[in-house]
Amino acid sequence: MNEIFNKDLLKFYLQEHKLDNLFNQEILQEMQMLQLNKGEILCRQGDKLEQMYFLVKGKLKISKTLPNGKSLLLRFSNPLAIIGDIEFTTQYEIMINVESVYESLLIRVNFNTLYKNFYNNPEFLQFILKKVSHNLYLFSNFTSFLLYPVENRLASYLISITNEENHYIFSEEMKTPKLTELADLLGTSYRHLNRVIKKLSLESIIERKKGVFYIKDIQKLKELAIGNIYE
Amino acid sequence: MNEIFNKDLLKFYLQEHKLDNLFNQEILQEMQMLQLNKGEILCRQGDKLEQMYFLVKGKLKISKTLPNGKSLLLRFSNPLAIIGDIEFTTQYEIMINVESVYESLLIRVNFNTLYKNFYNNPEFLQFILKKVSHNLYLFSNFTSFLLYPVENRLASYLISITNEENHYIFSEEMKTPKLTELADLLGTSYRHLNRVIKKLSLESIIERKKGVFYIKDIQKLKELAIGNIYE
DNA sequence: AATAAATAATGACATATGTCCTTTTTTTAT
DNA sequence: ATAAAAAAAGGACATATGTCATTATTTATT
Repeated sequence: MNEIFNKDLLKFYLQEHKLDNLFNQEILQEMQMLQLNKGEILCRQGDKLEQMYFLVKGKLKISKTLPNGKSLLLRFSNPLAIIGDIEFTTQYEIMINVESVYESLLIRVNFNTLYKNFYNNPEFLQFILKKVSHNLYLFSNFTSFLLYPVENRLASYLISITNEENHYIFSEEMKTPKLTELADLLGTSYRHLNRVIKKLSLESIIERKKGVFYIKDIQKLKELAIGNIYE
Repeated sequence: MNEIFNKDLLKFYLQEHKLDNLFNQEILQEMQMLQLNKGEILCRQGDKLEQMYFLVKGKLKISKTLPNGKSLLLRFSNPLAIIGDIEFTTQYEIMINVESVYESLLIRVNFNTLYKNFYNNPEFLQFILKKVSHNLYLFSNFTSFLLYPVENRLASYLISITNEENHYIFSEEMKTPKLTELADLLGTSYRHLNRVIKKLSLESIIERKKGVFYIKDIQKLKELAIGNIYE
C-alpha cells in the first residue's frame, strides 16, 4: 500500500466523484491518496479501523470469512465506494475483508478528523447514510439470492455481467477472475460450479470454449435467473 | 391497524425510548400512535412507503419474499426498531414484509414531515445512521449464517435464545412460534428441521417432550454453533 | 515435436435438504 | 371412554452440493 504524494491528483479524484462539494479545503490537507496493487489487502475482518477510505479508481473485492475458515465473496465494489462507513458510525470491528482486484486508488481520512469536522454536518451525514442504506439494500437481495440453487445464481450472474448490445459473447469477465473465484462469489465449490456449467452447456444454453463463454440462449438463461439480478 | 388517540401515551413511549430528545414539540402533533394486532401486516415488499414507523412495544417479524413465492424470515425486531429508515433515505420500494408477532405499538410519522424538519438535523441523521448501520451489521452475520447446514444454524439459534442462568429448560420460545416458523427462520423446511431435531435428540444433546425442549448438553451445542451466534 | 509440469475437468461417493405421502400422536366431540 | 378430526412426526425417494481422487487438457521446457 503506497501513499501517493500528489495533491493535484487527489483533488482531481475528489472532483470527479463530486466529493469536493462535501469536503472543505482544510480537510484536504488531512487526506492521503493510496495505491493498492493487485491482490493487496486493505483490511481484514476483525481489524479495528481508524480511517475511512474512498475508492476513487479500480475495483475492490469484498468478502467475509466464515468461522469454518471459508470465505464468501459478497460483492465487487466500484468507485465511489466507501470502506469504513459502518465502522465510523458504530465503532464495531470491521466485518469484511477488502482486497484490491487490480490496481486501485483510494483516498484515506482519519475517523477523528471526520468526527471533529463532519459529524455534525448534515450533507456529510446524508451522504454516508445513502451509501450505507444502499449497501443494506444490496445485502438484502444478496441474502435471498443465496437460497437458490447454484444453477439459478449462475444464470443471474451471467445475465448481470452480459451487456445488452453484444450479449452472445464475452470472455473477459469469465477468464480473468477464474472460475474458482466465481464459485466463491456464488457460495459454492469449483467442482459444483463446473457441474452446473456442464449442465447448461448440454442444454445448449451456454457454450464454453477455452475460457471464453458464449450465451446461446439468453431467453432460457433469463428464465433460470427468475427475475433475480446480481448487482 | 388502529390509531390510538392518546398523546400522553405517545409522549410516554417517546420518553421511554429517549426519542423526546430527538424530536421537538411541534412534530409530536404530526405523530400518530398505532396498534397492530397479532398477525397484522404493517407493510409488504414492493410497497411505496410514505411514513416512518418506530416500534415502541411488541415484536415484529421481518421477512423477505423470494421470487419463487417462498418467504425467508430475516429476523425479529424489538423496540426500538425503525421501519422505513432505508426507504426514507433512498426512496427505494420497501424490500421486506413486516408483520406483528403479537400486539405491537408503533409511532408513525410522515416522510415529508421528517424531510421538512429533520433532514438537516445532525442528531436525527446520526440516530438513523446508527440504526441502519447496525442493521447492516446484523445482515452481514445473517448472510454467512445461511451457508451452514441446518444443524449448525439450529444450534446457534438455540444457544442465542437460551438464557445463561437456567439453560437447561425453555419452552416458551419453542412452543409459541411453532416449529414451522422456526424452520422458516432458519431457511429450511419443517420436515428437515424435524429431522435435525431428532438427530440432536438421539445424540442426547437436546430432548423434546411435548413442545418443551431441554438442553442436555450445552457444551456440544456450543461446538455445533461454531462460534456463530444468532442475533 | 516430445515430454514434463501445471491447470482444468470429471468420476465416484457421501451428505444435506426438499417434496410428498403415510403413520403416529394429540385433541376434540360425542 | 371411544371415535373422529386435527396436528405432529416420520418414511421414501429425488435433487443439490461437497470432498477427494483421477483423468484429461493445456502450457512450458528441452
